[in-house]
Amino acid sequence: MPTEDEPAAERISDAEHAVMEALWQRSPQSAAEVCDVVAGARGWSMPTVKTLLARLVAKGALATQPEGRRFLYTPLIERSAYLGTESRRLVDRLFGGRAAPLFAHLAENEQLTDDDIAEITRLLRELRK
Amino acid sequence: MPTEDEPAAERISDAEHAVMEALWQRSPQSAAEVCDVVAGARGWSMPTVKTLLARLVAKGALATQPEGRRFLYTPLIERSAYLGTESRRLVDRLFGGRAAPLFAHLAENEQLTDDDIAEITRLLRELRK
DNA sequence: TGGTTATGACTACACCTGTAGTCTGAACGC
DNA sequence: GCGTTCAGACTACAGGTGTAGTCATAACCA
Repeated sequence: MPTEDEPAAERISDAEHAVMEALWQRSPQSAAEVCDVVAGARGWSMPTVKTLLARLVAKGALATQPEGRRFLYTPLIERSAYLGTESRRLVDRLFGGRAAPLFAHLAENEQLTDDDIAEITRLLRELRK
Repeated sequence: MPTEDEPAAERISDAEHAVMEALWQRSPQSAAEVCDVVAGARGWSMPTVKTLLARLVAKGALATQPEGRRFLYTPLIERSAYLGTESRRLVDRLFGGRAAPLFAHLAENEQLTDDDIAEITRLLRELRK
């Protein structure tokens, strides 16, 4: 396959992730808008959010597009890709790279409704086909 | 309930986790023994492992017991508890606290053998009972 | 046209983490 | 008894992260 130069997924930190989440929800957004969303929820000041945005841009996780006097921010990496690398990280670190033990752990320790269970069971059945 | 003063699960870092893993495998062990196990695998020097051990003791994750001139280290927190908090963290951060979406994500994106699937399905069926 | 304001850029700083070096003291061999 | 050695304690230090303050500038309003 041709060397993909996908956004280089440069480790997104916890706080940064909150910002990404806001932009995955809706994008593009200005810094002020993102601020409205996350600053309240996490008790951050505007400068903090600005810093996080700047770092995400530096990491190649966000694209900027000038709009009048300010910037609009858009995610460059997809949420699903992020979920993928993060859950993979967990599986690698904690479960020797195999998803099955994590599955087992979750099944035993997390609250699953009957609906959840039915849904997952269905998913698995499809996989086996 | 009486204020439990359980080991205070003070966030174990990545490198520290490698040390814990060695001690979960077998304990108690001396620093030198732990070193033999992890230093090779991760390319760490003896002082590095010593530091990690000291930090883990400071965090209350390891107990020490003097044995002659040196210490023997024993985990104070259980591996399963650690797996629990870590996977919970992931679920909270990435999947809004619900395990089901993580399940779905794993089912769709991770390699599961037919045996894995059968096993998980069985687990789920038991849960539903 | 000049002051005000909003915005991004730059700077700051403490704490955590990964990684390692040095010091000190106790035990062990001769 | 005395030097050697080994273990733990203390120190170090760069890079990342969380959190925020300040500055420069461009746009807008009066």
